[in-house]
Amino acid sequence: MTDVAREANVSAITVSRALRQPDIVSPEVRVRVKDAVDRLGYVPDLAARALASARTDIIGVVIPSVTNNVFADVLRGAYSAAEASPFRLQLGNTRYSPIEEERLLRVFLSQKPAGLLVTGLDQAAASLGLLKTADCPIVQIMEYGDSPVDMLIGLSHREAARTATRHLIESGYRRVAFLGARMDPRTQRRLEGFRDAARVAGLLDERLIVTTPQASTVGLGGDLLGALLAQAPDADAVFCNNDDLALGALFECQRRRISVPHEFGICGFNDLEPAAAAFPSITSVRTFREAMGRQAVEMLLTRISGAPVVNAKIDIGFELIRRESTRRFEPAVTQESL
Amino acid sequence: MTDVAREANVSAITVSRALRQPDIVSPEVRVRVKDAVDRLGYVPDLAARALASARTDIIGVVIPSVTNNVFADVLRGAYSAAEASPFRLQLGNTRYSPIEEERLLRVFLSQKPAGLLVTGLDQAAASLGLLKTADCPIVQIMEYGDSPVDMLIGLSHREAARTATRHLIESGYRRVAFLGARMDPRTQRRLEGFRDAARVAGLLDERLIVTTPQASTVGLGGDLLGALLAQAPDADAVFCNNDDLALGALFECQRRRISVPHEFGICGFNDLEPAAAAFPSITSVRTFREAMGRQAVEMLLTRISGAPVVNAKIDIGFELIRRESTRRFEPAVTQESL
DNA sequence: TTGTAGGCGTTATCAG
DNA sequence: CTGATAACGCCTACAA
Repeated sequence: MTDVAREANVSAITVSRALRQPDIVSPEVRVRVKDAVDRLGYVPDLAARALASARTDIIGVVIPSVTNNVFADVLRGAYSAAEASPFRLQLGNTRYSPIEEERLLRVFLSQKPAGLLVTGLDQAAASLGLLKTADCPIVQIMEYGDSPVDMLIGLSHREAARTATRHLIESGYRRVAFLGARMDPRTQRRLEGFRDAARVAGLLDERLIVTTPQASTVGLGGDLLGALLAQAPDADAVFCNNDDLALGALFECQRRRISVPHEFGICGFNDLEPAAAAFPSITSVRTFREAMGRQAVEMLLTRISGAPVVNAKIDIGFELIRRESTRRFEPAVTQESL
Repeated sequence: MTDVAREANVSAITVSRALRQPDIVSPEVRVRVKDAVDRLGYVPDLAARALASARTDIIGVVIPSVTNNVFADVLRGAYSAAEASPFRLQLGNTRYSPIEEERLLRVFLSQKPAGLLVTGLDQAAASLGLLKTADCPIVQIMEYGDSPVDMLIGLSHREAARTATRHLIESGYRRVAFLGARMDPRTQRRLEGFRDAARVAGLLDERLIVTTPQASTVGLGGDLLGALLAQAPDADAVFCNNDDLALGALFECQRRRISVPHEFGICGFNDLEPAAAAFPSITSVRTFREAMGRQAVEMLLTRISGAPVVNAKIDIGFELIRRESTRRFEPAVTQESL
């Protein structure tokens, strides 16, 4: 930077200012500095900047999985919001482990991040403590609930699951089952929502609930459907904890010559792209993942800039997308009509 | 750190050493320092460390997409290799834009990264220049080719596509088509491989090639199949540039009552999880994405540690996974037999 | 609008 | 094995 300053005939601090806040230096100097920077190929040292200013341009992002499409979408939104800013995202992958989450938070915090984006509301006590003492804005995403550490944007998975289950029941299915994998906090809440709706309709039967701690895959959806039909052969619909399971359940139905939706209804969760493209297309609960990621980062940026965030607790909602896989009575284009 | 030093009755530099290279301080001092660190809740300042040591613990990762499952797998491998080390990954998403790639490289380079992991061999001249002058180890991933900037791990997409296409031809299909989306460099090479194999068999017909610059989705696979059948109704098989397109093509066949594999063969690429779970299961070319990510980071770590990398140019290969969707003549369990 | 002085927390260097 | 000293490159605070 000293070299640039010499080349541009100004002091180092002026170079610094010309780079960070071009408005406050004279246009003439601004140009001279810019030229010198280009000529010398100067690149600012971010470590020095961070040390001197006691802050960084890093926003830490803590998610449980990088391969899960749901979080990939969240990331896309987060990156798109961050790209327009001078802030960079740093990813941490907890692989659904509270211990790993705590370790990651420590790593992030030791960098004095400008902000933090963390997944869910169910941090372990130690992690919660770290978050509460962190002196940067924090957004929790994915879930909507009562006591966020700081800011919050998400949805009620319980309510969403209630809506989906109710839809299956209203579509005429009577032995409505639940398939769940991983059983992370959000899955647990969806199971609660399922139970709520089934109980209200007088259709709750614990034998219709099949879960596993394994990670969701399409193949697993088929396996779980198999397990369900083994223990409850009269099941006539499933609410799947996510679209991967739903797709797997659909394939398994095809394999077993079970007609969807006439003999068997299938509802997924998240409304990933393949749900709409499948045959028959799969009913699902749409969640706004990219928007969540984007808005979460925007909330952070607003707070970082010093402005207050008007709505720091956002219920982003969900939307039931009705498709062929739950049209029990309508003459939909399905296996049946092949 | 000064506080820790006082608490432990040693000098600051000893604390520094006790933390970074515990072996070179006396066991007694090591314990005293550790206690003091715990007692005071000391957390090292990474910015200061980076400034003083002129290096960082950051490995920059440049990929074209975060939502593409292929790169999600690469990331998983990269993270798993990095987690065992003191190095952290920093992600950059080019969204398939060379300009964005160059910008990202500049950002990374200004942090003096410990290493760089970049996707592909087709960087723009400006980016290539940046990479060549970077003073850190670099691994290019995904493709195998001749002149890597530094290290390389990948596969020949052209050869993989040749193998897949040949498989379709050998399975008895005669009007074998190609569906491609995005048309990034790797897709282009797969198209070349397709042309190679079709030409050798005397079956090349440009009307059997349907491509689009749009990003791949399952739904798009159905659209492309529709476009193909409109312009070449006698097509009897497709090699799809990836499994999303293949899945979409399969659904579209079901929708149109085209029997897979008897009337129509489908082969995908990458062997993502749903390919195996689909009904009929989809033949695909397996690529070793997680291994690529993991090994790439391991190569970087080796070089960072100062050791030489014995094999700095790795062809990780591929594997054709034959499944039901290309069993033209065998009595497979398919729509047909429903 | 620009410049001066000083220090951010750590590590390299060299000495003991 | 341990310690004193001097940077690392930039920014904050204050002054002109």
